[in-house]
Amino acid sequence: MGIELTPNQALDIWCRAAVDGVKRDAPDLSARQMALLLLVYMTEGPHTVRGLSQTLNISKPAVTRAIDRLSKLEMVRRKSDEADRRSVLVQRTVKGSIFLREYSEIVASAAMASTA
Amino acid sequence: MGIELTPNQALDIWCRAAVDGVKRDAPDLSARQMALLLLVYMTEGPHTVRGLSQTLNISKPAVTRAIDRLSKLEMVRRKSDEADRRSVLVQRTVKGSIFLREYSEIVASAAMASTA
DNA sequence: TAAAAACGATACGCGTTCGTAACGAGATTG
DNA sequence: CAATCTCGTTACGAACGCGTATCGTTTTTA
Repeated sequence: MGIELTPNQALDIWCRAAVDGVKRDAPDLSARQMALLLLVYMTEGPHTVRGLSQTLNISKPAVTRAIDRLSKLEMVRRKSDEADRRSVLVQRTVKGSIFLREYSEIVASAAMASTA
Repeated sequence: MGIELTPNQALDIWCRAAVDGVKRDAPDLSARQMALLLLVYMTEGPHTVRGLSQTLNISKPAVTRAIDRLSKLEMVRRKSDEADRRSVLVQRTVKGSIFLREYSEIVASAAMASTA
């Protein structure tokens, strides 16, 4: 429905979550990589390189590289599209689910602990 | 005070904010750089390289490089400590304030738009 | 079926970041 | 004073990411 959140509350929560994530030695993902990962997990597929490229407004090679990185971390997986073999479908993995789950709990905890 | 936020709501908001940020062509900061920036703006100073290094649990050169990057973007500024000239104080700037303000509004908007 | 378009990956040159180790400047200690 | 410690930076070689241009494959079009 929508959650009331002042800009300052948002920053306070974000700060706690970001610091906590770095401190825990989580992979140092760039904003692009994180956005791509979240997109794959939080929106309905199928997710193609071209689609992600358009949605994020970045070049296709940038998407390919982000997927390369996230694949090495086993947070997403490539699967060729049987219907159109030119396409590659970006799929979720167990590790990616766990990573985002942990991250979301950090944010939720940060929200609970927020004072601003 | 604390804000009630389920893990799924947190992810939903984060996804909208992250995608929006990338789409707007905001600087592609790494998790470390973002955490350092937020730390400088959201917690009381003075902020030194050593202090930030310990707080984030990363090496001092990594902090120096993050400050290099954020300095080029004019989001933070170095100032030598008059009391101990070995130390460098990391200070806020107008540009940094504006950047975080905009980002926080993206998050707040994402929270309002969230449905999960 | 031949030509054109679409898809994702790769090549390239450049800039950034990494961790470890060493460095110079400044402060502290004996 | 000189030796030592602390602070932040720099040096180094390796890894990664960027955008543009191009490639090979597959699909669509004429």
